[in-house]
Amino acid sequence: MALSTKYNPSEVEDKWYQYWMKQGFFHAEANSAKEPYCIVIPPPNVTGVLHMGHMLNNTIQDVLIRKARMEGKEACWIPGTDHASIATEARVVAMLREKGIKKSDLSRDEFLKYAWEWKEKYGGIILEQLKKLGASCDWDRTSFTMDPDYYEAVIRVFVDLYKKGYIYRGLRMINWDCEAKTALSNEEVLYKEDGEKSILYSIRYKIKDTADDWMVIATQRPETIMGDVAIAVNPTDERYKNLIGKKVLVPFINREIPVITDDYVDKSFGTGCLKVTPAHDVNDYEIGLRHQLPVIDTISNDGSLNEKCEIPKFFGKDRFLVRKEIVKDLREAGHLIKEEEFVTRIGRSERTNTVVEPKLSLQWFVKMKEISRKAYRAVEEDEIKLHPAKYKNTYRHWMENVRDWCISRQLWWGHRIPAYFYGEGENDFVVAETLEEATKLATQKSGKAITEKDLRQDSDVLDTWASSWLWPIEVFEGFKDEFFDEEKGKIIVSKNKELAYFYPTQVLVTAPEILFFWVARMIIAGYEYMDKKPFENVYLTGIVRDKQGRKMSKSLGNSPDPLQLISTYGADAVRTGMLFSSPAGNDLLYDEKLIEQGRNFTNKIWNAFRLVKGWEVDGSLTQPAENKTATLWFESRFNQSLTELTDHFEKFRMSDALLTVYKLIWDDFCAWYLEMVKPEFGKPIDLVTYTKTVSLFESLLKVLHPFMPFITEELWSELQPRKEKENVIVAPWPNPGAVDTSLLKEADFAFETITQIRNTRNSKGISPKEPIKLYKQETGNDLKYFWPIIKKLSNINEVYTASEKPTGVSFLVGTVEYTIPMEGKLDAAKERESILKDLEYQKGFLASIEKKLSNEKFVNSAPPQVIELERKKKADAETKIRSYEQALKELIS
RNA sequence: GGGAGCUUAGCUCAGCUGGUUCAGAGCAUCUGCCUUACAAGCAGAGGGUCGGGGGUUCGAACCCCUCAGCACCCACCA
Repeated sequence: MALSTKYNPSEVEDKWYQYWMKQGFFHAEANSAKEPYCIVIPPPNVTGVLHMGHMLNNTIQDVLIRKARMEGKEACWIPGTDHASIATEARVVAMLREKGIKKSDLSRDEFLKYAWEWKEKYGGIILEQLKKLGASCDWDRTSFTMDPDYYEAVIRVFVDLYKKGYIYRGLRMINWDCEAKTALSNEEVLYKEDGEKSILYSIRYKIKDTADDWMVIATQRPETIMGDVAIAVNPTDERYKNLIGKKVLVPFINREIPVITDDYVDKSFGTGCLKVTPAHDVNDYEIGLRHQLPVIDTISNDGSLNEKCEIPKFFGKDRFLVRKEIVKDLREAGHLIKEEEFVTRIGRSERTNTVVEPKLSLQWFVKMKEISRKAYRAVEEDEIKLHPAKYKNTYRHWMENVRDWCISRQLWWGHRIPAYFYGEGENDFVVAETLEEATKLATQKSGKAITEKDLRQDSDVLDTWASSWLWPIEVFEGFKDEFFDEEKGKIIVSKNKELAYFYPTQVLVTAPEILFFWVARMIIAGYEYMDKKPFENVYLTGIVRDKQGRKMSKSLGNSPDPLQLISTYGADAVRTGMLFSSPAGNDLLYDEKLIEQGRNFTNKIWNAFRLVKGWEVDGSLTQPAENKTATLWFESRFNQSLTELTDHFEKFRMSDALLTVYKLIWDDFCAWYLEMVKPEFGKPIDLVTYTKTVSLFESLLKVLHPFMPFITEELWSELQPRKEKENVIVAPWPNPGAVDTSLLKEADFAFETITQIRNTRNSKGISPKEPIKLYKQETGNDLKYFWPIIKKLSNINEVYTASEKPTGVSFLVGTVEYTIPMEGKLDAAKERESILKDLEYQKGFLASIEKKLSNEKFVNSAPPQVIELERKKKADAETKIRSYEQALKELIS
C-alpha cells in the first residue's frame, strides 16, 4: 500500500495512547532495583480547562518523564487537581445564580452538596485533556486536594502547627472582598497598570476651641472620616508645628481627635495632613499601632456603613453610595475645600473585581519566620536548584522579608478550620482533629462539662495553598495515622515505602508567579514534616504570551484552543511548537507558525521513513565504501549530538535540546546521510547499509520520543517487526559512543566542497542534473574517505588530472583549490572582479594578523595556543593569496 | 520608593572563567528548482559598530563606570 506523502497524526494518536495505558507503561511502583524519577504535577484547578500555559508546562514534564523512563528509571509522574477554593466557589456561586439560587439562601451543607455535584460533573476535564497531549501520567495515582485522606492531612497539619505554636489567631488588616465576603491574600488583589481615576477631596476639620480655624486634609475616601482617630503631620513640617497636640473635630459628628506627628506622612502630598483611619487603611492601622490609637470600624463585611459611623442615615448603605452623599453634605456645609481628579492605584479582587476594602479582622495566621529558615537555606546553598538560577535572588528577597501567612478564607468550599468555640471570649476555643477530641480539650480548658452540642466549629476554610503545600507528601498519603508521629509532628518516612522511595522528587515544573505561594511553601512543609526537601530542581517556565507580547487571557480572546490545535496539527506538532521558543524562565511569544514548524517536522520524519521503507534490499550486494563512510560518519555525528543533548537536558535547556534533535534529524540525517546512501532510482540497496540505516533511524526515534511520542511510536512499530511490549516508549535511551573527530572534520570539509560546487552550479545556471567534470588540486588535500561522496552529491562524473587544469570558476575550500570548467560560458570580467574582492579581503586579513604578531606585548602576554593559532591563520591567508593571484594570472592568459 | 534583571540579524533567542567552537542558531526574507521520500519540500544566498558613550587590557558582546530604553518582583501616597 502506498503511503501518503503527508503524516496524519489523528489516525495514530488515540491508538497509541490507549495502547500505552493498557500496557501499564505509565504506572510506577516503589522499586528498589531501579532509580526513582518522580515529578508531581502542579495540580490544575479542578474546574479548569486546558490553556496554553498548561500545554507548555505539561509538555516539559512529559519530556522529562519520558526520557527518564527510557533511561531505565522508575519514572513516576503524579497527576491530580486542586480544589481551588476561591475559584471553584465563585464558579459554583455563579452557576447557582443562573439557576436563580442565592448562596445566602442555602445552608453550608446544601451549598457543599451543589459544589460536589459540580465537581463530579466538570471536575477533572482538564486531566482528560492532558491525555490528548500525550501526558504519560500515572493515572492510578491521581490525587485531589479534597480527597478524604488529603482532607484529613490538611486538618492534621493545621492541628500540628497549632500545637507547635506556629498558628495563631490575630487581628490583622486584611484585604476584604465585600462581594465574596472573604479575606483575600495580597496576591489576590490586582491593581490596574495605569491606576484608576479617582477624586482627591480636601476637607476641613475645625480646630477645637477656635472660632474659625481649620485644618485641611486630603482624602479619596470621605466616607471613612467617621472612623478617623487622629490627624497626622510630618514632624518636620513647619506649617503645622503649632498645631501638634491640639484637637480637631471630625465634621458632622464633632468627635475630638488629636493632631499627631508621624514620619510616614509625606509633606508634599495633598495638604501634608493625613487623616488617620486605622480600621480602613493599612498604613493608618500601622500609625494607629505606633500611637496607641483606638480603632473605629465603621464598615461592615458587606461594604455598608454601620452604626459606629454615628450618622443614622448612612446605616446599612454601601460605602460608595455614602461617599456620594457625604460629599454632597460636606459641600453644603462648606467643609469641602477642593476636589481634584487624580490617578491612584485601587486594589480589586482577582475573583469578583470589586474594590478591595482594607479591613481589620480576626484571622488565622502561620508564623513564617522560624518555620521557613531551612527552606531559605536550602535554595541559598543550592540544595534545591532553581532553573534559571536568577530566581534565586527573587526567592531570597522574599524569604528574607517573609510575612506571616493568613490562611483563613471566609468560604465554604475547602478544608474547614478545625477550631471549635465553646464560649464568647476571644480565646474560648480549642483546635482538634475531631469533634470528640475537641470536646475533651474544651472541657479541660474551660473547666466546665462541654458537650459536642456546645461547640461551634469555625466557619472559615483554609487558603488553598494551605493544602497544596503538602502535595509532594500527601500524594503518597504521607500524613496517614500509621506514618505520622503525633508527638514529634513528623512523618516516619521509613514506614511509608513510597515516600521513602520517591521522595524527594526530581523536578518541579511550574510558573514563576507561584514561586512563593506554592514552591516556597512546599519546601517549608517538606523540611517541617520530612526533614527533607521536596524536590531537587525547580524548573520555572515563562508565561505564554501572544505575538505582541500580551498575556493570554479570555477577555482579550488571544488564547487559542489547545485541543483545536492538537486536532489540526497533531499533539507532537503542538508539543514541539511550544518548546521551540521557550528557554527556561523566558516568556514564550506564541505564534501558530511554531506549531506549523512542528507539524512540518513530523512530516519530514514521516517522509524519511517512507524513503527507507520503500527501498528494495538486495542481500547479494556488497556494501559500497562510501556507504560505510556514511554510516560511520553519522554514528559519530549522532554520538556528538547525544553528548550535546545530554548537556542541554542537564541544564534544563529544553528548547536547545529539541533543536539539537531537530537539526540532527533534518540536517544530518535527512539532508546528508540519506542522500549519501540513497541508491540510484530503481536500484536496490545493500543489506548492510539498509540494516544500519534502520538501526540509526531507531536511535533517532529514541532521542526524539520524549518530544514527539506519537509519531515515534508509530514509526518504531512500522520500521521492523516488534515483539510484545517492544515499544519506543520503553526502549533504552542510547549511550553516547565514540566520536571520530577526524572523520567529522573531513565530513565538514567535504560538505563545504559540495556546497561550493552547488553554489557555483546555482550561480552559473548549471542544473544539478547535469553531470560535470571537476578539477581538484592534488596537494594539501587530505580527503581519505569522502571523495566518492562529494562526487555523488554534487553529480561529478569525471575528474581532471593534475596536469590538465581547465579554465573556469575556481574556489577554495580551506586552502585547496577546485575548478569547474566553463567552456566559454565564463564572464572573465565578472570572475576577475570576484577574485579581486576575495583577494582584497585576504590581504586585509593578513595585514591585521601581521600587525597583531608584530605587537611585542601580544606575543609576550598571550598564551602560546593563541599565538600558534594566529601563525596558522597567517600561513593560511598567505596560501590563499597565492592561490587567488595564480587564478587571476590564469584568467588573463 | 526597595530589590533583581534585560538590551546581540527583520523576529525569538544562544553565546560558560576576556583570545578558535566569536560574531552564532531557528524562524522569516531573497534567488533558483514541480530532481524519482518530502513544495508542509530541495539547493543556495544576503543580513548585525553585540543599546549609546567612556574606561581597564596586548586583546572586550563578555570586566568596570556612565547615560538611555525595556520589563519583572516587592512595598505603596492619604
